[in-house]
Amino acid sequence: MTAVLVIEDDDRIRLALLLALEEEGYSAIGAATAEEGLRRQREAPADHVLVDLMLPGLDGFECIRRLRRDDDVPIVVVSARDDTHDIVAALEAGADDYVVKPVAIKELSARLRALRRRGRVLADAVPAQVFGELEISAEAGEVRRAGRPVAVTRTEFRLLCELAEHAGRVLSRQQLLRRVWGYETGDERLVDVHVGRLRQKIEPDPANPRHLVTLRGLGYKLQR
Amino acid sequence: MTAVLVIEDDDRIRLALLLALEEEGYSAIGAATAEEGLRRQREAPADHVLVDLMLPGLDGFECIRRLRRDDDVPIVVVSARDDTHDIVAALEAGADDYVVKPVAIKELSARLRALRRRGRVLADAVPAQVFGELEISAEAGEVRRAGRPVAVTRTEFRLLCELAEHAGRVLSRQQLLRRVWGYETGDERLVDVHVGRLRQKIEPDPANPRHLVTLRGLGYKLQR
DNA sequence: CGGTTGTGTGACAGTTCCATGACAAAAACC
DNA sequence: GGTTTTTGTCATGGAACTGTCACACAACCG
Repeated sequence: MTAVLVIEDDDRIRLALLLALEEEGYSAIGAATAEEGLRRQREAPADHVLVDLMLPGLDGFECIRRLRRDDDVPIVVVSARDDTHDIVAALEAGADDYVVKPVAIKELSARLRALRRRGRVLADAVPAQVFGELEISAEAGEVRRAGRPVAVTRTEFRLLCELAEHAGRVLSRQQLLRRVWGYETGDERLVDVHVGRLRQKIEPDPANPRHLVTLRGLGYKLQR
Repeated sequence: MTAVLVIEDDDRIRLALLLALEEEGYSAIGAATAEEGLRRQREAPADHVLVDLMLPGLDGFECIRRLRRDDDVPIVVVSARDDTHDIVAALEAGADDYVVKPVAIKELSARLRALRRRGRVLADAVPAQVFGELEISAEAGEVRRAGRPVAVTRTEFRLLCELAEHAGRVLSRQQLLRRVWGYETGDERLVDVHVGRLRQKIEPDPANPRHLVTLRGLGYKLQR
């Protein structure tokens, strides 16, 4: 029997989904918070997970990331918001599909079936991030320039991912220290050094960076 | 009359299954060990085989492989463990379906019917994979390099299958420990050692791996 | 234009990370 | 029941990575 885990904080919606899924022949389990959902999935993995995005405490995106870290289970987001930004963010976090409330149970069921049959369809439709000739694939853990893999260290990779995630926006050295290194405080020159090393690897002409640019007095940003 | 062979070491469960199956109109035969089951199937082939995974002596996975080597009979695993890894491993070994104890006899009967109707649905979803000169035939439980069979141990095989299933993607040592060994926590060096042994067998130049590559700080991945 | 501040970069030492051989325990085999 | 294979643990050496520093250079400012 195919088991489905439903992570949704609204009791009425959760119960309705559970009942409908049971009706469709699934074995459905509910969780009201992300934490509970993660625990259940660890203890008794379901075949599919449905996640709401608006959850108290740990939000849906983080929940998806953590689920994905442990497991390859197909994840379907069920959200009230039909917003492109949300959809992209959810898929990038590792979701496989996205449906908007109110959901037709038959459609949901069909999507689950399709996911089971075809594997991770939509996830493959979210390609690695591309900046000109630069490709960043978190899944493969690699960076490519003009199609060729570039060897990047872990710190450099995290730094690049962080910059890519906020592409086009400046990130200060303080922000980068916090987000990449987890340092609340520290020597900002550290960032310079790693940016420099990264440039050596990903920029055609490291002395005249085109993607990873410096904004004097502000920080760095990654641009297309 | 449709004949079913039940390979299950627990007497009570085996007898209960046999009775229930007879009730459903099947002709049911029991076997308490894998060896006995294999012998019976050779001597008087049944139309379906139910196998428990936890068997004394030859375990369920090996039993499935041997059954599959001789025969195309639909094999259903009946296991107490509802564990993704077991399910995948069983299907890769050549099983066609997987049900978790305690089983509802009606469900089991329906699954047998479905299997008869649709043929080997699930196993077909796990074809042989090819990585350059490397071939992994999950169904045959066999690895070939440049056409020649390579003897890999069970652990090595599972490790390879797990990597192959996520080809191109990095798997952390933690993920591999969980998925291949079922360890929630453990010494990550263990993974290194087995990766090393696997490389000795499948890489032309183990010191410079081309397929099973290390991503320092991240984990391992299998690539084409 | 000189001073000041901010940034790029090479060198280096300390650390982390990984490959591998050796070995004992466990399992499988005969 | 003894032998062989497989598995997991450990120690070691070496390679790769990280963070710090010093200094040179560039950008900005008055």
